Amino acid sequence: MNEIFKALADPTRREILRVLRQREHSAGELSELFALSKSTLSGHFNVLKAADLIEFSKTGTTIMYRLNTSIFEEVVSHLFDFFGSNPSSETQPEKRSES
Amino acid sequence: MNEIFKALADPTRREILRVLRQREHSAGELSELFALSKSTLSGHFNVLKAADLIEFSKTGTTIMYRLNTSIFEEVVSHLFDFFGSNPSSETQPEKRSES
DNA sequence: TTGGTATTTCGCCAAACACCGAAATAATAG
DNA sequence: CTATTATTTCGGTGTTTGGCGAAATACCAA
Repeated sequence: MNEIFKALADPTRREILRVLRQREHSAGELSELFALSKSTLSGHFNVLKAADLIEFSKTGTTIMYRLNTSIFEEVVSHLFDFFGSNPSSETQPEKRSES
Repeated sequence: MNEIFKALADPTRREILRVLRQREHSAGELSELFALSKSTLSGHFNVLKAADLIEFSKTGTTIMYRLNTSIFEEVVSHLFDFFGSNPSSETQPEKRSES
């Protein structure tokens, strides 16, 4: 969870996710959409991979990145943990765990 | 939006939100729940305030913090921006704005 | 094997972040 | 006015982050 929120904290990474939502893109294609060096983008891909927010596949030298949409459920459910409307029935107040 | 995601990126701040979800707490009460100095906590309160994630009211020298639950809607709707299931009907691909 | 293309990893640097203790501010009581 | 309590602001330190270019890796084609 922590890695997901950390990954979402950067505007460039959120923009990458938004682009990938449309369709998958190679690392090179993505680098054409951002005014950042390829090495910098590659770093962002690593963060997004570590958070399991993107998936990828290699064909030849080209790496295709695509969104892992299933993570969405997980994020929203954790947001309910802070903001949901019926605290006592959904979580144990004492626990205060950080998963 | 950026400030909200930045605020959520820190585990301590997420824990503060989770505590505040139960009921409002004063700064002092909160400081008893965390092994951090009051000045550090105060810094976290500032970040959460800037993101509009918490509200507060003063009575005497005591400051009561409470969760701003209305922000939840906003965060989820932005998450749909990345992860929602029907991209072309919900957003303009060309826009790529960061609000 | 040599060369070219796609991408990542490696140092490096500056800015941002999380933390602390001490000093400052603010309200209240005596 | 002085003391006490609650909280924040300030100045400092160590760590993490985001950026870059150069070097390394990987694959393919000639």
